[in-house]
Amino acid sequence: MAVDPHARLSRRERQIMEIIYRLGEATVQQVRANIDDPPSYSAVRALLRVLETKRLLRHRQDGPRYVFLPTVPREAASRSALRGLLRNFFDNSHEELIAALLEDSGSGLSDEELSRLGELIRKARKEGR
Amino acid sequence: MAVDPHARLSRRERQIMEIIYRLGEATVQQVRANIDDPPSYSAVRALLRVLETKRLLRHRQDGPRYVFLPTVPREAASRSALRGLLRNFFDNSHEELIAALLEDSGSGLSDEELSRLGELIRKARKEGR
DNA sequence: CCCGACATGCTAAAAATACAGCACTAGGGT
DNA sequence: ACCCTAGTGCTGTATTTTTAGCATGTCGGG
Repeated sequence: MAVDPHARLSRRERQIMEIIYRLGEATVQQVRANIDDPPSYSAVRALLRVLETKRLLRHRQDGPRYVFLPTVPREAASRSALRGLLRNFFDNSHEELIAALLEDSGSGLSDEELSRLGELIRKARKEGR
Repeated sequence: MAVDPHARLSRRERQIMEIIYRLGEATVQQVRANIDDPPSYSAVRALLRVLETKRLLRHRQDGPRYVFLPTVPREAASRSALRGLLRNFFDNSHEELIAALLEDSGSGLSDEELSRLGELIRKARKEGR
């Protein structure tokens, strides 16, 4: 199995990747705006360049500037992050993780959302059997 | 809000913290065994010492050796990690995350587990209203 | 047409990190 | 009692990361 590419990243690199995943895509300025007590513009740019040579980011041109985006799409990356979390904190038990999420959120989930989730579970059970 | 302490960690430090959270607690040797292509024994120990001065780990003595454990209990740390994931990859939507988990697992969850989860959801709805 | 604002590429240096080696101590087995 | 194993603390150094600065290019407004 290939090693999680995220695991190899330095602190700043990781921070930047997280920002970009959060935003979907971002310009240098946007990245910089999302770091508190941010380093200089060129420092950020240097990091982005490194991430690009590592093939974690690519960029497209938008008028005069670059917009950086992940090479690995958000969904795949999230899956991978989820696996990590599961492994490190939940003994690989999906159930425990979901349970934690339901508890933690309590107020966060509307009745409506809960109802949709119930539906999902019914579906999963159906397919499973 | 205090900054996530994990965010400040170097690559190795983070790796080690993950290992220790996964195992619950660990000796130097155990940590080392969980790193592939691991650095020397003393290197690992040095990192552990740093993490201890940063108050992320503490140790207890077990016979002749130290056993390192997190100062922040696993559950609190997992919550915090979960929040991060939610924020970066799921637009803070608990629902989406749970949905992803249900899909991804498909085969992973037994009918029994699904049933327990259904129960949890019913409970959450009850409390919510 | 020229200037200013804002972008990029690159490079060198400062700062932080990661590492291995050495000196020393305690415990167990022969 | 002695040695061998397995632990710890500390320190100096190599490597990696992080950063800023400088040279350069482009676009739009006056």
